[in-house]
Amino acid sequence: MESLTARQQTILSLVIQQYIGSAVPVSSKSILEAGGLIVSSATIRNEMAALEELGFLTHPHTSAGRIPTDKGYRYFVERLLGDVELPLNDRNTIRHQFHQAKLEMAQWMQLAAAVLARSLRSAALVTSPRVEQPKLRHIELISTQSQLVLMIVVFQGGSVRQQMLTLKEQMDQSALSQVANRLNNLFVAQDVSGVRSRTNERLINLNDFELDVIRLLQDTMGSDERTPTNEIFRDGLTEVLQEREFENQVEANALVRALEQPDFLNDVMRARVGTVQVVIGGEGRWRELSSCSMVLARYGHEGFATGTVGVLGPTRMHYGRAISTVRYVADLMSDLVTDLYGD
Amino acid sequence: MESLTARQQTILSLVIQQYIGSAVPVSSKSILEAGGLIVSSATIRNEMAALEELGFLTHPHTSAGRIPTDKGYRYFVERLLGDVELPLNDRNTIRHQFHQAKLEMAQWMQLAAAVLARSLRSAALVTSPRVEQPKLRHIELISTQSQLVLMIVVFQGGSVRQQMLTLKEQMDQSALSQVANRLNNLFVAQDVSGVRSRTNERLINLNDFELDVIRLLQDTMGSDERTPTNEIFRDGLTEVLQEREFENQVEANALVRALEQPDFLNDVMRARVGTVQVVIGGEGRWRELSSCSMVLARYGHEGFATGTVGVLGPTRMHYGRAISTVRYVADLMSDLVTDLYGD
DNA sequence: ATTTAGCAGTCTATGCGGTTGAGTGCTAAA
DNA sequence: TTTAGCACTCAACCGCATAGACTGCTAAAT
Repeated sequence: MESLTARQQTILSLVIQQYIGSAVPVSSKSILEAGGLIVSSATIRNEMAALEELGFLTHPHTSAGRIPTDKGYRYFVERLLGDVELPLNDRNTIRHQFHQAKLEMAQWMQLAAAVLARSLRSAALVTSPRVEQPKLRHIELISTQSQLVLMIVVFQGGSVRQQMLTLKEQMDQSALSQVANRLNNLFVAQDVSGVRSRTNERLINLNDFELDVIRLLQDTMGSDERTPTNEIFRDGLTEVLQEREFENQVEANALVRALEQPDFLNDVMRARVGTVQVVIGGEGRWRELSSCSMVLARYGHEGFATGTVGVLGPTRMHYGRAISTVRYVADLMSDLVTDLYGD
Repeated sequence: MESLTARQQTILSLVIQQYIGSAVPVSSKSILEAGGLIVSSATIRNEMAALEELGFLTHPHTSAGRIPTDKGYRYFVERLLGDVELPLNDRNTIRHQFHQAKLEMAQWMQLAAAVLARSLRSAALVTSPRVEQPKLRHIELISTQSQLVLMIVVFQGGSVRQQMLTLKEQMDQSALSQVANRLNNLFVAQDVSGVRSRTNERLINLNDFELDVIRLLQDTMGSDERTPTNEIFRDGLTEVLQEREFENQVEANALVRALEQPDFLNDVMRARVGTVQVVIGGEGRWRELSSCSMVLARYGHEGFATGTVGVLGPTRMHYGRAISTVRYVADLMSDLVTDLYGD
């Protein structure tokens, strides 16, 4: 990336800060009045023209003020922002909300989304921690109707999946419990490959129904859809829809659609645990999100169980606050994962 | 409600149908051209004036066509619509989607929401079946970190809750399993009152930690929040935001807010299983939803486990299709509840 | 008593021209 | 290199006129 003079950096910074605050194109005069520079508005105009030439600023029309481009925001975030730490005050507020009660993971995630949404007035997304190699904790078979069995699988860490399967011939609950016991003895603390190898070792001892259950168990443990769709928590759509850029119905729809189908998150997500990723203007690749930015972080433990927290707002976002808040919430969530899943 | 002449009913019907289709105030001329009536536009104008006088139609301004009032819609739904059954074609399409795979309840609900949203181009809401008197199926205690224990509670029917609790003194996993076993023996198949009475009977035999677990168990079984917030499934916000009435940002925000905080559903919901409830224009009581209608049904088994399915759209909604589709999906969901929870 | 043709009246939507004002870009001087 | 000054541009706003879509009413026809 090109290097800018100190004065250009100052001006870019001021333009971005003012634009973030007001959503109105920034004029040379308003930069002048912001203080900080002891030059005339004409000089500032010249510098702005240079910054535009370099691609950091743009113009909605000839006689309007300047607006940052995505490139401008990126330069700002990477070079001018520095390492912002969340003020102690905010840290306390957030930690306080998290320490109010012992909850279920799902509720922790909902809370994280709510905290981010309120705190940053953006849309927040939180995905549940996805365990890389889930290990079986407990399996249970429950007879419901004559021919139907509900299989409940508890993984280490407490995530739970349930599936139905159909019986070929009637079995009563005690028979099912026996099967469940047997499978528990065989497979507890195994991951999917462990289940597979142990099944093969003892193939002869297993009857048809048990094999059915094992197959379903393997599907459940191995499927990419370990995290059901609903395990994405959202909040703050209302807040973010208030923003200027979403008065335009087309933009608003793009945003809503992005939040309804957040599959793209997997494509976007590049952050490792402990880092924060900033995606500006859909990074050119997600056209619908061209006027949005995302601040994302991964939480949990790399190679073991990780999830994503993040916020989605207009490119005109308060990046400093957002980055530090998202990082802080991600750290809190990581601690929770440690608590819940062991270390 | 006042009785209308046959011709007035025809005109009201035509106005509503046209308005539902076009979102444009309906003129006497366009009613004429719709055929069905062999009178002049002047006569239709007279009748429309009468219908306005009676409160079934209104006027955005003097020289505009007519728009149905909430009262008009209500009359239409209750008196003119008749009992619409969903065409076999649609029934098959929907059933087909539901029979594609055996899924988890959460995914069934998500699917129901998706089906409703697509089929009716409205926002769909589905709440999970809430069990009236949940009975314990299985309890499990898992040691995670030194002082933290994860309690997993499985209810009959397979719904699962998990909570963390803190140990006062160290316990290893085998000790926890023993406690869990003991509690299972005591409480399996009991509801909350059963747990309470059995606890009192044997109070002397239980140690402090066991009492802590029991207390948490009772909270979990008894709390009104049996259904965590996330157990509400939504879909189709995108679709419904396309509608004319939500071009207005204020209306759109009201809608989004209603969907983000669907607590009001409990106040609104009056339907018994097997019936369909139509709420028009927020029924005067939910001001934010004044330009929305809801079509709601309860599914499951009354007095045992019930949930809600429904759609939210503009008052200008295709009520016939909506009512029959919602009813059909509710019936399918009821069957699923029967399968999952036994009869 | 109803129905209808005809017409005046009403109100929105659209388009046009003029004005205002904020803001730029350029030039020439400091 | 900076700056004062000025011409130029363009969105936003306003007022006005016009077109056209409807209604409501009246008086005649059925």
